[in-house]
Amino acid sequence: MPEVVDKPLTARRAQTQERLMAAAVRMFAERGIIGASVEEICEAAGFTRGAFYSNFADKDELVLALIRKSIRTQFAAAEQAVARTMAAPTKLDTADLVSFVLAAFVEFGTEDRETILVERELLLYAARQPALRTPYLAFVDECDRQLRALISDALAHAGLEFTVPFDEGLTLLKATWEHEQLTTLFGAESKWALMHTLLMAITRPVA
Amino acid sequence: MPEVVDKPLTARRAQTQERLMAAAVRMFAERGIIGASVEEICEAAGFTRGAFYSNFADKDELVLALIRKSIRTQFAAAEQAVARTMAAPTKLDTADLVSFVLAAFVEFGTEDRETILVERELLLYAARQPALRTPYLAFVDECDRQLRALISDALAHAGLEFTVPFDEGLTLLKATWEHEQLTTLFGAESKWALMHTLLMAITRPVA
DNA sequence: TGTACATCAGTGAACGCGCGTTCACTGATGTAC
DNA sequence: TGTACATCAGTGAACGCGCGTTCACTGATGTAC
Repeated sequence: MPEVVDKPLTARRAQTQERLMAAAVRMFAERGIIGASVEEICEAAGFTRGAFYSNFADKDELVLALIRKSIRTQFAAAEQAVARTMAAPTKLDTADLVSFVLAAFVEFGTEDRETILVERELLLYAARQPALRTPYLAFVDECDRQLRALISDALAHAGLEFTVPFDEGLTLLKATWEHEQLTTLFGAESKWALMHTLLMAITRPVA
Repeated sequence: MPEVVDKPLTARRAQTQERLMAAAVRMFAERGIIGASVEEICEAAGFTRGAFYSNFADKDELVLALIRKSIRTQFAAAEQAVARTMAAPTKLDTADLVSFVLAAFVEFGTEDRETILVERELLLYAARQPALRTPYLAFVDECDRQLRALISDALAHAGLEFTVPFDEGLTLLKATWEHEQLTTLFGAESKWALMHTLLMAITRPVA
């Protein structure tokens, strides 16, 4: 995976890369990372293939750039979610408090079909491409760190605590959330009942 | 997706199809469903491409055959798991009972990297190919039905019950299991702590 | 501010390769007498 | 049981298409005086 290193990143090139990446996300969701051809991506972005190879050494480098961009995007989204959550008022009934924590979660994750598909594609792609494992795991770590901070804050703000070790509770929530996301891909709805049940089962008011 | 209907299924043809499907699973795990070429699959199975097109109209039909075969395989595996679970003795300590239920779960699911990858590939592929959605969902339904029976039996046998609605408890277990499977793809271990924590949190001895 | 030149960024034609698909063929398997 | 023939199943060459990648080019952007 050789890199395009020598060319300086002008504003124009940055914009071209942004458009190519945005088009790539669309095509990856539609056809898969392996299935989306460089030509399709370029056409969707309004460029010819030469523009692609002037900006990325190959498809893997574009995927890598996407992962790195996701880290930044996720970081920004999480900061907003934390801020909004901490600014919101809390109520007193336990079930409502649970809903409050869930609301924090919604802020964080996405329900958008395209994003869900691409995140799953990235996972499988990274599991197979050794060169992408490390950056992908860095992305996941960053998400986990942000989620940890968010849920920690939300629980504290709501006056709740886990009845299980914090990190395990966190992972259980995340696993349930991921499962619901996949369900969404096949048209199912009602995302919150299950998360609500789980949270009710593993939280209690702080003594 | 035209089908190869007119040719009768002799024993020889059935064997050829089996070998092609087995090779396809290997290649799908290695390169993805879209990324694995018909030529690679045939070579891995020890045939030329003509043999492939004599048995399947195209790659989609092979995927469909794989899904249908999975349903049968899963059904057989589940029956065995139920039988073994019901034949096993139970102990008295609650934590041990929980372990017993988990053991039933291990019988059911797989930890094999290749299978995990292919199942994930199938999910994404089916989410995009309308023609494969229905058979894929039938496969998932069958798995769910089997799992439901297994956990129901195991809980009863251990003298435990969920503190949450049964189907929700089941889905929480499944979601956690799936999450652990994905973790496995990146080299993580210790699959059981999380499942154990969850089960402890949502079960109690039958009154 | 205007001109002349240099560099840059994307164009689009060209190349070769590998893939999906077809099909005339041949050796293997099955059947009739 | 042996022979003659028919059908079957997989072979492998051939075709055309689309893709990844390269590269000489051109219009756009930037710079020096």
